[in-house]
Amino acid sequence: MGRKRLQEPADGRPTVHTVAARAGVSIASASRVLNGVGGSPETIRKVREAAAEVGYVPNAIARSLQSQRTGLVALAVEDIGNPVYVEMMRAIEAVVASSGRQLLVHATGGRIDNETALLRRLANRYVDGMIVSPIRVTDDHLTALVDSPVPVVVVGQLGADAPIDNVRTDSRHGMALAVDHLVAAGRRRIGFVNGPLDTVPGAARDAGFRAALASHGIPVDDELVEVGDFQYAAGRAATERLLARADPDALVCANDLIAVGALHALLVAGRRVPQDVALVGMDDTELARMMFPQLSSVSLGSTERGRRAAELLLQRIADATLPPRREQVPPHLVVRASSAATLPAPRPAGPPTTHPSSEGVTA
Amino acid sequence: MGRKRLQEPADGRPTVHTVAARAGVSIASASRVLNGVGGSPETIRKVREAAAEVGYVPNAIARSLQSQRTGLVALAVEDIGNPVYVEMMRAIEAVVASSGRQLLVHATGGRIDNETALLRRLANRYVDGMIVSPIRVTDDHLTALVDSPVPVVVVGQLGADAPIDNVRTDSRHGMALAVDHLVAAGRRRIGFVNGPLDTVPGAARDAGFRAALASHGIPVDDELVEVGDFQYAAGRAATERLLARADPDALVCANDLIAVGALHALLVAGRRVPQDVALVGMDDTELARMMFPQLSSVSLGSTERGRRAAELLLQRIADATLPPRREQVPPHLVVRASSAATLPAPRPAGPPTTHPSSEGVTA
DNA sequence: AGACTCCCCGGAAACGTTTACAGCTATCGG
DNA sequence: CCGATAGCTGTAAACGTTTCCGGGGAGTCT
Repeated sequence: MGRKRLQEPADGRPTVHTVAARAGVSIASASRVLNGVGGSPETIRKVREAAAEVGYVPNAIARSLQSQRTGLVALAVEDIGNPVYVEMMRAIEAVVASSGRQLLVHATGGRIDNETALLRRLANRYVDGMIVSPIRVTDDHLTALVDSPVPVVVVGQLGADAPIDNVRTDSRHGMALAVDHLVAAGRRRIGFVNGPLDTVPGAARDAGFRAALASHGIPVDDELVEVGDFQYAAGRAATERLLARADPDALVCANDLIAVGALHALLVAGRRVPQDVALVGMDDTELARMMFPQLSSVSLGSTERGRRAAELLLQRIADATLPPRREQVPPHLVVRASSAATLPAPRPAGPPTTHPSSEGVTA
Repeated sequence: MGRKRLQEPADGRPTVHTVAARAGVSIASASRVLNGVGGSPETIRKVREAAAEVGYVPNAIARSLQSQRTGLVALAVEDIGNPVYVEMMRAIEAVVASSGRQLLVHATGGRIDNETALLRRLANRYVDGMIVSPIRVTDDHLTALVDSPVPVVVVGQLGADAPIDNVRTDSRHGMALAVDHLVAAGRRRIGFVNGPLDTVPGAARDAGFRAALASHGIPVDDELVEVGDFQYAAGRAATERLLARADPDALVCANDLIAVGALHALLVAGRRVPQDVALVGMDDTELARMMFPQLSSVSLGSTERGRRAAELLLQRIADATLPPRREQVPPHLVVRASSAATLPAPRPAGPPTTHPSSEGVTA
């Protein structure tokens, strides 16, 4: 009885050949039974039994090579410690799971080489598609995205001409919402704690902040502007620097992590929030609601963006010939306790009123 | 000239056949050049050129089928919104990256079926190994883990006899550290906000809390014990319930998310922290340092556990015959402002001293 | 000059699966 | 009673890559 090929691989794991041999049928029959298509009752029984006996588990890689799909979708974000990405991920996960696929997340740590490396690696067929949210976009990056072997959807701003599915928001406008709100509340010395200016969101928010102040005829005082990165510690340190040289009556932060850092710095410095300094964050993450006082924040619709990105991706996986699409989710302001008071607010020292932690109202 | 097989797949992507044909060499030579092993200068030039012209990118799935490895490692956690897992992930990522592999994360959402499904799917060769941190462990689960086709390392408690690499901590002992500290500070009405008792950590922490109180001769008052899940909102709600019926002078929380919720509830209820109620969390995540006042927390060494788990996994990938190993990381208490004061603390109302946000001291 | 070594190359097998195709048997309808 | 049909089965090709192996050419040493 000449077996035609090795049936037991070196690592001892059974293959479909093992099962077929044990069941006394061909590998075709075995495969069919294992996939639940066809097979006589007798064959089905024998194959099932054999498979159970040897503990057969199919090799997904081999299956994927044949079927040209893996059932996996990846999400690449810069920093998974930022709750905004967690929220986005949850939304994506929901959509992806409903299509019977599984979502994998990769944190690039903002290292651009890492991100392109990921693209070149994962995208080379390990996944059926991927969603990436880059905060810096280089040309290298762009070409890697454009000729990715698998469908890619970008969450965030991209050059206008890039032929890539893209879900964006308008954080410039988001900054305007925050500034308008603070100005309406009587604030004039409005500070700004931003992330790095060489990032896409950093640049957009800087531009938005300046434009918004200008629209109210308020000159920009660069003493009131600080830059760190998009993390808690940087936000706190930047705010400390800012407070050491200026005296804002309001602070806008480029994201919620920075805003939490700013809140800490303000409280440590003995400022009351919102009485002395009103505070507005951005992204409207769970973190904003966790703080005391709860933080006002500009929602950039991260859940909505995630959902839409996932839908775009699934559509493109289904039909690669679709033209590149671009969707936009509008920002909106959620006002909470950290910016609720109007100046002047001559309340005496002490903790704020019993329930300043209202769930917030949408502006 | 009869080509022996289809060279341009339906989706138009070039394969090594395309490149070889265009360069006028065999696929063997093409493959060698592309992998940087062997090849005459002339061949190398021709193949490189051809590859560049057609935009060849290798199919990782096919490569993996041949090489029996993917260069990917997965981490499965329950809730990636919990910063403790983010910290663990970072540690794992560092180790994994240093081995030239890439880390993928999957959030199971605590749905047990999801987790076993993931195991059965990912583990079927899509990844070279995986680290999982289950919070509930069923028999089903256990068998899925035991006969996973790829190496698995578990972070967390497991049945003593399970032959699986395993990195654990001792959260029972961690609870003792917290309680000892509070008792030493003069607290006696110590409350406890826990996660679900049907989870492994929930059960361990409950046992630890009760044992620790007993060791001080303090009877457990069930009015002072509440259960929610391991999230912020649940922690806040549970604390509200607890405060409505009891008057603790200290609160221990089963993790930092719960502690943050508890802090919010306490402040909303007008309690001063730590003067009226001392607060201790668990996991010592970044979140604890973000709060005002900063939270004391029992560190369970999540970074260390992550690092060790990754090392165990890499070792096992390298040598599958190693005996199952079990490592333990001891907990330690980090005291910060939220529990720094000793009772009685007759300080007048108002914000705490200027800098209660020290970086904490290890007990 | 002949033998030996070294390098390069191409053919073909292999990784483990799915599936098109063709052959076979049994059943059914006319 | 015979041809068509349906259902099952096995052979083999295919997915795209790496790698073993044998052949051949050039260079070197004796």
